[in-house]
Amino acid sequence: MPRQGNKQQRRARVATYEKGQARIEEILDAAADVLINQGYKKLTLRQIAMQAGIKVGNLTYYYRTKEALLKDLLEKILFVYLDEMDRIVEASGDSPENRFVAIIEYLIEDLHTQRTTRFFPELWALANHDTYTAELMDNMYAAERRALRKLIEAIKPQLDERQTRQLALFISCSIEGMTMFVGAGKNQENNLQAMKKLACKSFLQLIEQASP
Amino acid sequence: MPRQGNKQQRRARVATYEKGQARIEEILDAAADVLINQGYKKLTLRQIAMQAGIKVGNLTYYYRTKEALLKDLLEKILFVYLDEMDRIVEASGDSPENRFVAIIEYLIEDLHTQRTTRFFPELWALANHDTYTAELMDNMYAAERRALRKLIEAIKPQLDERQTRQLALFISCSIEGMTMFVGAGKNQENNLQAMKKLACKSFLQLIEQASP
Amino acid sequence: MPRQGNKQQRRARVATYEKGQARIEEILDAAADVLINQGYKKLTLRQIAMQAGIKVGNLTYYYRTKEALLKDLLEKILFVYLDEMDRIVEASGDSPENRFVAIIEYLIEDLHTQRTTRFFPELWALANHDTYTAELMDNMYAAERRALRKLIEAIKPQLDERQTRQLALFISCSIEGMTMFVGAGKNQENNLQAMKKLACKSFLQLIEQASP
Amino acid sequence: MPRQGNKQQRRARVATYEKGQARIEEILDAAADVLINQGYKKLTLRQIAMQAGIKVGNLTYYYRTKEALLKDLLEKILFVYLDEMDRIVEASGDSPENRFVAIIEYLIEDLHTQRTTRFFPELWALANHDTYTAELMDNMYAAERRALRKLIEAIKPQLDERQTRQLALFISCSIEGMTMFVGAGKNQENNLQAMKKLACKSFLQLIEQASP
DNA sequence: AATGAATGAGCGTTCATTCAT
DNA sequence: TATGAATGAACGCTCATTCAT
Repeated sequence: MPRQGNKQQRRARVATYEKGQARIEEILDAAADVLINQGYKKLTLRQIAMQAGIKVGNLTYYYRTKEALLKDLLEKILFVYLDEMDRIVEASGDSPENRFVAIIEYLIEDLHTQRTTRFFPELWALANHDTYTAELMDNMYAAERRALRKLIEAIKPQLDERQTRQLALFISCSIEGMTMFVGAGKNQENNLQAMKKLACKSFLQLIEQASP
Repeated sequence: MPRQGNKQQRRARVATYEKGQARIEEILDAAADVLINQGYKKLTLRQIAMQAGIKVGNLTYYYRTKEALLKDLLEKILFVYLDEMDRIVEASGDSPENRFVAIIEYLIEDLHTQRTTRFFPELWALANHDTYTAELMDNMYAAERRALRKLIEAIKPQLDERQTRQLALFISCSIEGMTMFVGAGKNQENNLQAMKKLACKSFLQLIEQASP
Repeated sequence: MPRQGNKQQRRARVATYEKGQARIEEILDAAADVLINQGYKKLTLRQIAMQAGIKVGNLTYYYRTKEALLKDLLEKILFVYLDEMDRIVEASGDSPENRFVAIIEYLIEDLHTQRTTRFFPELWALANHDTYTAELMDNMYAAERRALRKLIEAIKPQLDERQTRQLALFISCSIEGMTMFVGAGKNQENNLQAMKKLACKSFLQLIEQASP
Repeated sequence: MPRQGNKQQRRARVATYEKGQARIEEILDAAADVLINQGYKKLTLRQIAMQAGIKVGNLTYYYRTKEALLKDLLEKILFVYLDEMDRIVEASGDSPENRFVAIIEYLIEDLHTQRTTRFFPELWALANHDTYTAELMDNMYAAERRALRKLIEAIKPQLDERQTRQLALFISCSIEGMTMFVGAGKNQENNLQAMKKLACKSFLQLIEQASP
């Protein structure tokens, strides 16, 4: 997935000038808004155009098909997470344990945002039937696991790669699974902090007691 | 795995004869097929009817609205899991630890079946848009947590209710989160067994080391 | 329009036995009920069958098509009015003026019944596109005018036939026109009595002052 | 006879250009055609679109719902009559009696036009099912009665308001009632002129002999 | 006589997409 | 770039009708 700082190239077929580039960002922001606030079912060109303050005709000038728009939207959203992973793993100056706890807490806090709560279940469902979505999701989760692995390694260098990979996968699964239960508006929402504590404790225990 | 000793009365208002009852099951099976293979976006009356080998008019004879059909479909799907929970929790004659491990292993094995792998992400997405789905899912997961709580209690009776509730929630989240990674056809599928071991070890540790 | 007392033969294709004949009357009564209380739009086979307490399948046993049922319904309803006209005109033992006033008052009172208020506008509209309805309506109104003519003749024997015909037509028009204004539930409903008085006064004046 | 000095703004949300405005008028004309020639039962979006020579999709571009289209259609039709009432009542320079006779003759002549003959029975029937239609019709007839009242007042100033109101209502009823009998193509059509004479004579008599 | 089951046509409506201006 | 206009396909749903039992 090509990334150049924050200036990733969109798929939109046009927009050679600055104004067009800005419009594209407006469109994608509008689409994200609609998806988050009204759900996938209402994510129609009409709604996106209305949210962006333009007409459908103009929207289709930038994106010939809805599919193309959705791809750009998906990339834009996932890019945020990828970026965040990079930043977290590069942050230093503290003990690996503390950094590990920080990342776990960040991830769990994040899945309580409207965006993550509503977006990801849609993406998991989409990934079941759309290989492009599946690929992109895989890439993003691979990046997450890479980040986790680095920290696990720092905490317990004796473990071999297989072990760290499996630990990272297990931790990632555990956290993602919370989305449907303690995500924004979900009925176990009030247990979010308890889950954070249990997660940190459990994951650290698991790492430290792993036999090399 | 049909709920035993339960007449499985569907919501459909008609179908008093055997032929009609059979047709209703065919319709629900067809709907499940479509949902699994094509996603809820394509879960239309026309698709369901086609899959069932009948015409839309006949489908609406059994289910006057799509909503009614979806309700029956959901209940049919979730009852299977509810039923399983009941049976597992009632199984006895072994140590609580062993029963706990058995249930964890069962749940993880199950999410590797095609049906579970594909159904649940669809249902989570659906629950994002439809409150009835959300409610039914909540009920099912509540039953799962009840089952887990009973075993946790048996393993460590000193814990208070709040603690067992939170432990059950954490464990349930962890397991559900695996669906998108080690489910049938997912790209970490080969790590299923490793996840089972890690899960059992980690969860038991967490329970035993919980301070009352 | 064949009439044999009140035992007119229905168009229904079957019903050779008594039970069947009774059922047909039930069906027509049910249809009239639905038409009056729910309007033409909801006059569906489903509704009629439900009102009659039978199933649609059985309804179509008696009436192969909806059109056939509607024809019978139309005849049945119009027959009531025809019958009434006959009776009124045959009533005697009073002065022609009094009998004339009685019939005018009866007609105006009648158009304040739910049935007449709701039924006739439907029929006028139907008669615009359906010649059979148009014919039946013409027959009924011709009978009404015949009745009126006989009374006009009795009141003022000097008038020639052309004059009595025109007077009868004018009077009939005037009365029918009230339906949409002082019919049941219409917004000039409270002026019904005033219209009755004006009508009687005006019509009698017109007859008496007609120059032969 | 379009309402003069009135921009005839339709309810349609779009159509900012001339082409769109023209299309809207075409649509309404098409709808009127269908209503007149086929009745409101066949007044479907598909029929209207076909008559207008466009596709249903385009029709719904101009009118998002059938209800909105019907509202515009009704207003367009009724405005013509409302406008005519205004003009007639404002015409002056003659004796009130002559103006009264003129308006009666105009109204009766008008109901012999194809449009009036076929439209109004449909509208009365529609008003039976649809409150908005009922309201609009009421407004139009109220305007007609206002016009008649002014003339009755001018002819016989001694009458109180209640009396003029009732006279106007009675006259309006009488005229409307002729539609189904002497309207265009109806079987008493040839008595139209006789009805005109009887109506004028009868109504004037009624007004003049009313006791204050 | 009566019913359940099934069909096909049509309904109003939504939507992504195309195109001329 | 941007918009209004137009299209075609599909949606959920209603309904009259047919038919086997």
